[in-house]
Amino acid sequence: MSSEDIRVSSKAVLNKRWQSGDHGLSIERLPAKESFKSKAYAALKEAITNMNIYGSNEPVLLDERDISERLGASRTPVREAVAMLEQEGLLRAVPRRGILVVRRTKAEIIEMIEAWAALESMAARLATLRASDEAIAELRAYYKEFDTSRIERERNDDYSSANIAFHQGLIRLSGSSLLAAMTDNLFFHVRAIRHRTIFEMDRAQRSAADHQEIILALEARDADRAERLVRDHTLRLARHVESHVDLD
Amino acid sequence: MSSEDIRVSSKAVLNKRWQSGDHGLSIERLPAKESFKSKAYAALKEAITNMNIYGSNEPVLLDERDISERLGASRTPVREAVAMLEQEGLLRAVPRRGILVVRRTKAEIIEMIEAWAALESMAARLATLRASDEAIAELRAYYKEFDTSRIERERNDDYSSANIAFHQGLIRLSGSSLLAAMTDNLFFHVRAIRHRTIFEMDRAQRSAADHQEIILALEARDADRAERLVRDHTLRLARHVESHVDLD
DNA sequence: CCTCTGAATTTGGCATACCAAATACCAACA
DNA sequence: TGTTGGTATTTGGTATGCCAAATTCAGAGG
Repeated sequence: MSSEDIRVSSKAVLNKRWQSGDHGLSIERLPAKESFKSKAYAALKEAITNMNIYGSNEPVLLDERDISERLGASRTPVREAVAMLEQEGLLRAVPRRGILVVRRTKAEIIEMIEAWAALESMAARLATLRASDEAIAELRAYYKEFDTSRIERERNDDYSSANIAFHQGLIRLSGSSLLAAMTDNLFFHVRAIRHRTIFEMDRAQRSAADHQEIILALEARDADRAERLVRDHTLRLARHVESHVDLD
Repeated sequence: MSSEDIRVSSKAVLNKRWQSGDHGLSIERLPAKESFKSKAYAALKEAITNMNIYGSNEPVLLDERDISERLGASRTPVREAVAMLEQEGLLRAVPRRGILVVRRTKAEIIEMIEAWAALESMAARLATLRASDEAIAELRAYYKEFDTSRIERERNDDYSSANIAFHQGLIRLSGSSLLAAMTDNLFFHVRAIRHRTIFEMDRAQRSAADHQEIILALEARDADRAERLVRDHTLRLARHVESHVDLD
């Protein structure tokens, strides 16, 4: 089964109908009802999100046939969805045992936060170089609104997600959709722990002054400083998790 | 199809045989001959690796049935493998058209190099804090060997992969397997372009002095400096690609 | 009452079949 | 000759069936 065996199909040369077709008028392929595969993927991912994986210490197992039934689909698309989630690191299909929802070790979580620090600080750097004044102003506005009026009256959960939104907003300023995608993925894993405790820690760690300073650095277009502030903050969170979170 | 529909199977409570079993002695599940799914995955990935995706401008399409035949397996495991590679961003299955090998735009490549810069510079930082003197010495030894004796006599290709190895070695010093995995993945995509030209640029960019400086910073345990050197170097590569590589 | 054995059952992996949608082909007509 | 309409074929998505491995369980033997 060498790679030689796999070649481009004879269809590599496209059909006329697809090659041309530029009349200025661009028509999108219609809705294209999503497949069971993607529905299963979404449903599983949601289920995993809402599940408190770290609630108990028992391994969490899922059953293929069971899921197919609940979804009203056959096993095939479910298995494909599982394969994808496995690739994403959320599941692990262990033969004869079932589909295991992967539990992260504390060390892994810390690595994730460190990677997050790397990506977000780079995003901050790029943002100082690329973001428009307006975009930065928007972030400031958002931060001001949510940091002043909402803090007192809303619950921790809301603050927590608003906090995440701040991070994400900052990352989006970099203009790099890759950085955004990668951090979103990391957030997903980190968030899965203990229903948001991590991000509540983040809140505790990040003073209003921290926010302020970061935005100031952005506005001053001081790349080094913005990068350092973001990195140090997130790395502090990692250290905090290291010493105060109990897992494994 | 709400997420409510998916629950933990009744098997969540494990069998005795699996719950206990901590005798310090850990026995791994034997070889467990790999499935067709993973074989197909490996074969496809290798094929994609060796394929010069950017050689022509024609979309590269693959055919499910064709692949199954060549592999001597049915479509099912192949489709699962494809689903995984799709998740990984290497393929895109477009309905009625075939399996498309994803071509990256120049902008995407640049984003990848920037993300790489973020991760590798963080790795450098962590390495200065955590790597043992011995480990750092090893990197120096490796670098010395390959930079002096091999440069003249070996071909570019070899230098290029040795160069990648240097990066990977540095990243491994951080002790973070996540950083390693993430950068490996980025390397994979970047490497796919034009058969190594990017890394040859990297070579051109990185003078022997660069190597030297980075290792010195590691040895001096100067985190800020190590981080900056690595970051700046890789970002320079990004800028270089931006202005000198022709894609799209 | 515990242990061991092997038969019954369950489970995941794979193959195959089927269907509807989409494409390709072709022939009749302008 | 160029279009057009309709038919044949291909293809991806899904369902289903089969099988071997692994687990469970019950009953025999201690």
